[in-house]
Amino acid sequence: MPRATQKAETHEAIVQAAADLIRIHGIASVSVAQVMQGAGLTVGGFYAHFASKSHLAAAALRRAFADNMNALFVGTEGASRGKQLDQAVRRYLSREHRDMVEQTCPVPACVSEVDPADTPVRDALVDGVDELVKRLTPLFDNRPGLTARQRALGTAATFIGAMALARASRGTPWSDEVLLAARKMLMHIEGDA
Amino acid sequence: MPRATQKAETHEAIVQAAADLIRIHGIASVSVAQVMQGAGLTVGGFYAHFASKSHLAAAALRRAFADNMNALFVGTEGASRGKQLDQAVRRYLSREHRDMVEQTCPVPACVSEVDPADTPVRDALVDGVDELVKRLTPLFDNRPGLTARQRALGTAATFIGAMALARASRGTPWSDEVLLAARKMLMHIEGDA
DNA sequence: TGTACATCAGTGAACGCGCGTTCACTGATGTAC
DNA sequence: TGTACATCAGTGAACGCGCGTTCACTGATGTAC
Repeated sequence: MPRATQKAETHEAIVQAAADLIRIHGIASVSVAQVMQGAGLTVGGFYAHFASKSHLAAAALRRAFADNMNALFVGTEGASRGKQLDQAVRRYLSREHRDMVEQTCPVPACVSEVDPADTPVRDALVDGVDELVKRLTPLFDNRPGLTARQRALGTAATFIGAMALARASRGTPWSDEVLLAARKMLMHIEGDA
Repeated sequence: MPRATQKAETHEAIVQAAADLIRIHGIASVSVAQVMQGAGLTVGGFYAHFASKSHLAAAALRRAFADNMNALFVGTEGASRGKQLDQAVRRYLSREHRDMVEQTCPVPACVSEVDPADTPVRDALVDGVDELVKRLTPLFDNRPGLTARQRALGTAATFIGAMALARASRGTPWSDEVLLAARKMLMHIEGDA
């Protein structure tokens, strides 16, 4: 394998390892050394691939979003808009998604940690959530005084808040309760489109 | 002042300083030394008041919740349920609340950081959010297949998700947009009760 | 009331540790002739 | 084709730093007689 290709593959392995760790533990509590170990490498080589931990975090977030978006909408392409929305809500706000370690949405694990002054990370987060919003928007109709995009934004916010709360409260009955309530509230909103 | 009273006052000052810092920066990125400095003391004395940083975090969270709950509902006691709910939504999801440094809700700043294995902190978080839910519940009616409490839980999740996202995306237009959308979505839900 | 001693809230320096980052080095890959 | 040299991805040890926590100490407060 040519050297450049090898390096590009290593780069991808680092991003993937970081994405997998960040989804679960967030950004701050995952160390560069842990990421490199996850990629089967040693710490020293890291700075030949990224200028800083923060640069890696931005790349890892984008990767994590891409993984998750696929998992959220896969297999529902043919279905009606209502069915697609139903599926997305059910999947995002499921106990499985709360307890999953792969392909999870990275936002609940890192929203509180993202420093808006760190613009590459901030922008990766905004772009990722906005991509989710763009996928949800066509599943809603406009209503008087409430656009489809606004409904999608509100839904995404509910997704993230409920999942972050459910993760933080794991081990208490409250954790299941908030997931169920958010699901019911959103499905009630969907109601007639 | 008797010694015990003095110590109790110092204790309260530490809790308050921690609450004020945690609301803004979260738990992990606020150091014990910073908290003690905020209370006008030096680090060394800390462990005469708390067994660990984690114990302080639990106490500070409870304090922060109490402050915020008052600010959220103050001055609306006489109003109709609809008006009270409207005010709570408007206040929680306002730009002012996003940019405030005092009396803010501590949850958006720390949800992602709370480790459910650290049960004192987890329970402080759950109790605090549940207190908010309990205050919101009587402002809703039951609906077929959706209890008032479930509507309150869903609303709280939307509050927290939208605010955490708005804080993380500060400095982009997206930040205002998500607040506005969440507000509109929730008010639309309120609709007829 | 006045003196001698005990208590203990708070100080300030030190500890061990894990972190992000740096750097001299290695050894396999690629190039020149 | 074979040999000598250059490149450079990855190694492994070290760095300075801030963290949570510990501890010997201080000096004002409280108690005993």
